[in-house]
Amino acid sequence: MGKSESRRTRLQAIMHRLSGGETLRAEDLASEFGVSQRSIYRDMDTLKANGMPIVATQGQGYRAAAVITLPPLHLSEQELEALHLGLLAVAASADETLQVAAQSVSEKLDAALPTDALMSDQALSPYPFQQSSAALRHLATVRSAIKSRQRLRVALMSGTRQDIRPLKLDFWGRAWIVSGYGEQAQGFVSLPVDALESATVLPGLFVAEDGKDLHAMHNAPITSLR
Amino acid sequence: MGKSESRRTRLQAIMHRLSGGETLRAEDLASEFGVSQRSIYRDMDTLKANGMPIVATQGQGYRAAAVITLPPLHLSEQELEALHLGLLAVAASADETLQVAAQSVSEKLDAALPTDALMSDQALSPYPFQQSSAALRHLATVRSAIKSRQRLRVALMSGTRQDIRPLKLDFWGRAWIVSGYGEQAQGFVSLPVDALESATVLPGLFVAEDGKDLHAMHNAPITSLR
DNA sequence: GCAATACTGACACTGGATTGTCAGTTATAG
DNA sequence: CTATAACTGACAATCCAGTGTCAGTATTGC
Repeated sequence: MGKSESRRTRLQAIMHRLSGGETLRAEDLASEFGVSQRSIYRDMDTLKANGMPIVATQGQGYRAAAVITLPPLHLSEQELEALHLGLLAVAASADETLQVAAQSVSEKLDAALPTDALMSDQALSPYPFQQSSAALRHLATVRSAIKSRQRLRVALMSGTRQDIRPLKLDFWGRAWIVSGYGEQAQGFVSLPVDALESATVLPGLFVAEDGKDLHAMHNAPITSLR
Repeated sequence: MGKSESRRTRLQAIMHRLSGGETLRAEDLASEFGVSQRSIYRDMDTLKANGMPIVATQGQGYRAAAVITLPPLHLSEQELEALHLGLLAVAASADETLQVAAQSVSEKLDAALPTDALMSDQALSPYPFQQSSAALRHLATVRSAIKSRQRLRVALMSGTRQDIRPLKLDFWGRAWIVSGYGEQAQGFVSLPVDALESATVLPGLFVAEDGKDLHAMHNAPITSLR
C-alpha cells in the first residue's frame, strides 16, 4: 500500500503509526508498507535498539508510548550549557511531573554526550565520572552565590573543605567547574560541582579585592581541588 | 591513511578535525581519509545541509566553529515540555550570552519539531503557525501572573481584548495555551500565548472564587479565543 | 591578472545495506 | 491446551548510497 521509500522513512512511519496508541500486528504493518513481515521484525529490533518505548506481546502485537523524536542537533558549547541550565531550573522548581521529566531528559542528554566531548584541551584534570543528581543538588546554590557575591563553604566528597569566594562557573562538556579564591588555600582553586558533598552560602557579601578577583584569577595559577 | 569506515564516521571525523579551529583544504582531508576530493566536497554539502557551521573560502579551505552534536533524542511529551520551559527560564534570566544561546536552541528545537507533532487529538483548534519570538516575549509574563495570582490584560493579534484570571499554562506540542476565567467573557477561556499582541499584569491579587477557579474550569466548557 | 582552491555535473561501478523466502522456535491470552 | 503472533537464523537476490574519474566553472587572496 505504501510507496517505496528508504528504510528510515518506514521506521519513522511505523513510530508515527504506533504513536496513535493502537495495537498493531507485524502482519498489518507489513502489508501497509508493502514489505515482508521479516522486515518489520527487523525494523522493530532497530527501533528498540534506538530506545523507542515499544512493547511487543506475542499473540497480540505491538504497542508504543507516544514519543517525539528530535533529529540530531548541532549545538555550540554555550547552547548546550543553556540547555543544561534550563533543565536544572525546571528540575529544581515547577511541579513534580516536570521535575521528573526534566531529570529524565538530563539523563538522556548525559548519556548521549560523548565522554570526551570537549572537556579535554585545557588543564582541569579529568574528574571521575559522576552522575547528575549531585550536580542537581548544588548547582543552583553555587550560581546564586556567585551572583550575590557571597562566600561559599564547601565540602568535597574526598573530605576536603574550603571556604571560597566563588567567581566563575564553567561548563566543560559534562562537568560544571566552579572556580574562585580559596580562603584556606590562600590562592585560586577550582572544583567540580558534582563532587561537592555540601555547599553552604555564608552570610555577608565579599568585596572584590585586588589579587582576589576574576581578573587576577585569569592571570594566576589555579589549584584543582577534588 | 584512514581505515575504511561508513560515511557517517567520516563526517563525524571531519567535524572533529575542523573543531580544532584549524583551516583545512579538501585535498588535505581527502588524503587523510583516503578518499577522493569529490567525496569531501559531497561531505561538505551534507554537513552544511545538516546545519553545521562550516565556512568555506575559495582559495583557502574550510573552517568551522566547535560544535557538539547530539544524536536523535526520543522524548515524551512532558520531557519536551520540560525542555522548552527550561530554555524559556534561561532566556528570561541569566547572563546575556546564555540568553542568546537559549533562544538559539529554542529556535533549533522549534525548527526540528514536525509541524503536526502531537497538537491534535484535543479540541483547541489548530492555530495559525506562529514563530517563537512572540511566545518568548509573553510567556514569562503569563507564567508569573499565574504564579502570583494577578489578573492579566491581554490583546490578541486578531484584535480581541480580555482581562483574564490566568489559571493554567499548557503546552500542546508547539503552542503554549493559557487558560483561565475571562472577565468580559464571563466564562472560561483559553488562548494561544503566541497569538498575544500584548500582555499586561494588572495590579492587585485575585482570590479564588467558587466557580472561577482551577477546579471549576476542569468541569466547565472553555471558549477558545483567537 | 594569477594561483589556489572551492564547487558542479555526468556517468559508470561497487559493496554494504536491505530485502524476501523458508523453516523453524518461543511466549502469551483465553 | 490451542491459537496466535512475536521472534530467530540462514542465505541468495537486489538495490542504491557512496564512490572515483574527468572535465569543467566560480571565487577569493595576493
